Amino acid sequence: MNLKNPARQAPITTADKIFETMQHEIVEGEILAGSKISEPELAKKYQVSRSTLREALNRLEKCHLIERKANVGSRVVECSVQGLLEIYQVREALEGMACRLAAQNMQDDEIAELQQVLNAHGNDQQLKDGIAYYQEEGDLDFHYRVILGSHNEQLIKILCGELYHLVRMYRCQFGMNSPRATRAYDEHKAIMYAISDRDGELAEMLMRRHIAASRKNIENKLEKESE
Amino acid sequence: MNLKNPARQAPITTADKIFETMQHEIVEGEILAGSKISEPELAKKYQVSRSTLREALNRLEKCHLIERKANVGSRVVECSVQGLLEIYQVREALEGMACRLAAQNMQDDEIAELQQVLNAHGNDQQLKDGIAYYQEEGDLDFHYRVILGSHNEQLIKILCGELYHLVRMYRCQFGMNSPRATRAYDEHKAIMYAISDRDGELAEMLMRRHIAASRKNIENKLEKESE
DNA sequence: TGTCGATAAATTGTCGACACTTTGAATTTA
DNA sequence: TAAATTCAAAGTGTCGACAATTTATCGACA
Repeated sequence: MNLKNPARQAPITTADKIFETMQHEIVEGEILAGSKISEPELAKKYQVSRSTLREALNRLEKCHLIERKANVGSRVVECSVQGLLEIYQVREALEGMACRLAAQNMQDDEIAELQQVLNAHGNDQQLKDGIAYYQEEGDLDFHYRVILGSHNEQLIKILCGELYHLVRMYRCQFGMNSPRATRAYDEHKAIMYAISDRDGELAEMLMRRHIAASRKNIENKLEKESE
Repeated sequence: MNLKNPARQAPITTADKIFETMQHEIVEGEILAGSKISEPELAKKYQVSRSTLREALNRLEKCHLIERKANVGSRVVECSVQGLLEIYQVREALEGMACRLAAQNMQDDEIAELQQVLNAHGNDQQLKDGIAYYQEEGDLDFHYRVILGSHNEQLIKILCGELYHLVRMYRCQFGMNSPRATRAYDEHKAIMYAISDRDGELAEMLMRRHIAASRKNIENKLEKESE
């Protein structure tokens, strides 16, 4: 993951480390979606006290990866088609706005960097079809930079901090690594042009269509699989 | 507060109660914005252990009312004009989408209830100018019902659970109880018609303009005050 | 006088133990 | 047999104490 978030600091406390470990395991599906979380069991597994584990659970809840009920306990969230639809609708709204703001607020050098990211991605064209990983990295990196370009701290916090890993979880567990490779790349370019033209209205619309198309693509794939 | 959120349960644990108490005090400004939070001090004040207090702090952080740094501690968030702008941009995006989805997904009886809420609000017309409280209640209630009408759990969680009290905090601390009373009421009606016409596109646009207008109104007021 | 460094005080992070609630199985009762 | 009740086991919530880190205080030195 090359996405350096300037806002986020390296893990300091042991609770931070447990949080990152569990986050990874949930996203990748090593801890199964929908499964119950036993505090004593996991505390023993990671060799920490329950207090520390609970601190980690609180952060997992903050990024919507687990849900807690009083006096009952925690469960990993389920991955449903409905849930996928819902989170893409939220992304469409928020990243659309982020893109509009990016067109208003990005510095010229930030836009230059965004362009470089796309170029580097374009040069990997030959790799793209074979190795899906780079495609996903490139996609995430692009979206990430646009969000940061909004210069809206609240928006950045919600998208990069609280929703980002849930999106990754859906990508992992529904096995969609390289959706619409060349098409998505061209859409990214169109968005970049709109931003560098400072056309916020168009930038927002293009980003919304881009995310909506990505969602429909996934839904189609899931329908096929279920036939 | 008459807004019954079917999703939210009554406070069960003592941490729940401390959370609600502190939430209220932060929103109302009894605990000052930007102030440092001392865990030992507050634990003594509320007569609970630090573990319980920290549990409450975690929930306050979830709804963006405090911010924590590792090994340093917690601070209540600041209320800046920039912050106000940012949160209204987020609202514009999310509530706009919620409104579009509400036009798609609300049941007929839900729409009927929404209409009743507006009618009841209209009958309080005579109270409106004098007693700002009802206006605010009515405004919040309307927005609340539209959000619930989206039937998007993720959206509801973010808007009603995580952002709602921060919005209230800004309203309280910048002292804007009854903004644009009659104008806002008419805008609500227009939104309601768009929803009952099942015109999602228009409903979204009207809600976005409604929130943007509310933001501009506040900004104008703040500018005047600073003169 | 002002800056730097060391020590002391205060604060946060982590731990293990106990209290309370929920869950499920065994027993009783209709 | 099925439903309700009781009781035990497991799990979560809360507590006070200790460890690690940060912050404040004081003195040495340029």
